[in-house]
Amino acid sequence: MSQTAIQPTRAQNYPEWYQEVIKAADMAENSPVRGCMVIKPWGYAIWENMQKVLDRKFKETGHTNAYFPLLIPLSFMEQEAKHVEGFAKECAVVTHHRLKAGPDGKLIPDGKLEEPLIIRPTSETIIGHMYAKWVKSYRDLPVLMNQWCNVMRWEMRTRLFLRTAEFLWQEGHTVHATAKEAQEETLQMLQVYADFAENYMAMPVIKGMKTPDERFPGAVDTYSIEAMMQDKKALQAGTSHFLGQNFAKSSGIKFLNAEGKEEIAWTTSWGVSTRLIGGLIMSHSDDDGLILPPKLAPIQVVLLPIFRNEEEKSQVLNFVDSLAKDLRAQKFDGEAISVKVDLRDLRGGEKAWQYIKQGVPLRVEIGPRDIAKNEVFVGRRDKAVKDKSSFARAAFVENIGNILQEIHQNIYARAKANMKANTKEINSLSEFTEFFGGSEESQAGGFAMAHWNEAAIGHEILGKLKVTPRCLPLEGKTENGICIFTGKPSTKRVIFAKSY
RNA sequence: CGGGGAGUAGCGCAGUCUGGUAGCGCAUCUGGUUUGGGACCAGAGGGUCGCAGGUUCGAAUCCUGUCUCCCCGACCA
Repeated sequence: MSQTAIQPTRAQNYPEWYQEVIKAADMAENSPVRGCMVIKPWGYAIWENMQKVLDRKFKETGHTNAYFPLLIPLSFMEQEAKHVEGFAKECAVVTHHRLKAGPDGKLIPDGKLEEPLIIRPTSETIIGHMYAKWVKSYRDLPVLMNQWCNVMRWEMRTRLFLRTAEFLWQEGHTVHATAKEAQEETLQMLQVYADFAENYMAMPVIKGMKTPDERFPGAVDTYSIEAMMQDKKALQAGTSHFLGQNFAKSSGIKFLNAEGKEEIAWTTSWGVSTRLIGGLIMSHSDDDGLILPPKLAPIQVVLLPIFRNEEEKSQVLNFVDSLAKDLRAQKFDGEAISVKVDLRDLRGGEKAWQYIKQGVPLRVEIGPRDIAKNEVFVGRRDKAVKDKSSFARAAFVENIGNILQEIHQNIYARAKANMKANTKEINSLSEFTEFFGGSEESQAGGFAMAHWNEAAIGHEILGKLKVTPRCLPLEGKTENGICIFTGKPSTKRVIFAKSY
């Protein structure tokens, strides 16, 4: 078949292509509940791999896991004014605790709650409440906790992985004695996210500080990692917030310092979610489906035995079994190689295409011909479907880690090249408008790096073009310039983009 | 929440205008022939037509309500 496995292609209809990739890879699908997805085993296995790596990194940086309730008293949300403003519109509310049969036999809510509960959209308030009890002395600090959980935000428009009403994430919440220490924590975790994105997801990111209008509700500073998808739109892939004393004040997190004086603590919070999977899909995948970075692939190598009769079958299976064993004894990124042997009674082409669509990094076809030469026939997911090559068995086993690493570097380089090619310094408003496709016609454009002054917040051209400031890159150089929107002085360029 | 579109077998759709008791392709299962890039032939199974009311002798089809999904806006840690 000369057609691509995914229809439509990226060029034809990017959003639809995205949905089809997920469907073809059997990662997730919509559920009967509005905006809530079912994450299927292949998608969930990717999430588990992400969790494993991130969890290790959190622990290496001194954090421990805990768990706080799904439901939060409504009054808790009222404590921080900006927080209320930011989340009130998207809260699911629990008002009853019982069901009873109505006259028509249908169940109706009964037992109205004294105080309604909300389903957590994020847990600052309830964690803050507990921290206030736990923190009494400077000796109790810092508090460094994380929780893996689900949260719910009643979004208007949802898309699998990128924006769902319920999503899985981790939220780190820390308390510190000084602003400096809290700021360092905020930046440390941003760096953890950036490392994860680049070294595990093979997704290049830009670390930066959010402009005030894009800050987390209630934060003093919000930092994010921003990635460019293949359609040149930006994806906010992780955030880390310096909350100052805002939440500590509203939750009453206070401590006695070494001099016996009461001080208000400094807090941070940081999170990444299943949105990362959306980012992973849109960073690497092609018109034949998902392409997984080797370090996160649930299966790194699939062995596809080929045989025609019983005699060949036992010969091939013997070879395949011992090859699988040898491969599993090899390590990549400190872990045993994940190998699957597909013995299903299906045609070879059909099997191969399934793994292509699921993004498995390496497919190894093994038939009598290969065995005769003591070779394996290997297809790499980062290369064209038909671009396959033979390896001597021993050389393949020995080099498996290198090959996987090469795939990682290859897809990283591709994504990086895409970002580089579509990032441009912009120095005037007309140039900016043109970059983003002029007036009506929507065009992703890419990352526009332009001088910007806070006074430009809410500028009409941004709304019209559907472009938002993504961040002030931390690594961006300081230079004197003029805000292209207001003509006021600026010292740094902001990245602007259309975003998910 | 506003505008538009759609819900009929696991998936994709026809049938709805003009009411008469449900069909096609793919997938599935069985048998056979096949097998190094998405096989072919023959047969079989599978649907209270999103849900709830109403009109009618009779509703997938007409009317009302409701839920969900998609697109465009608004909104979007």
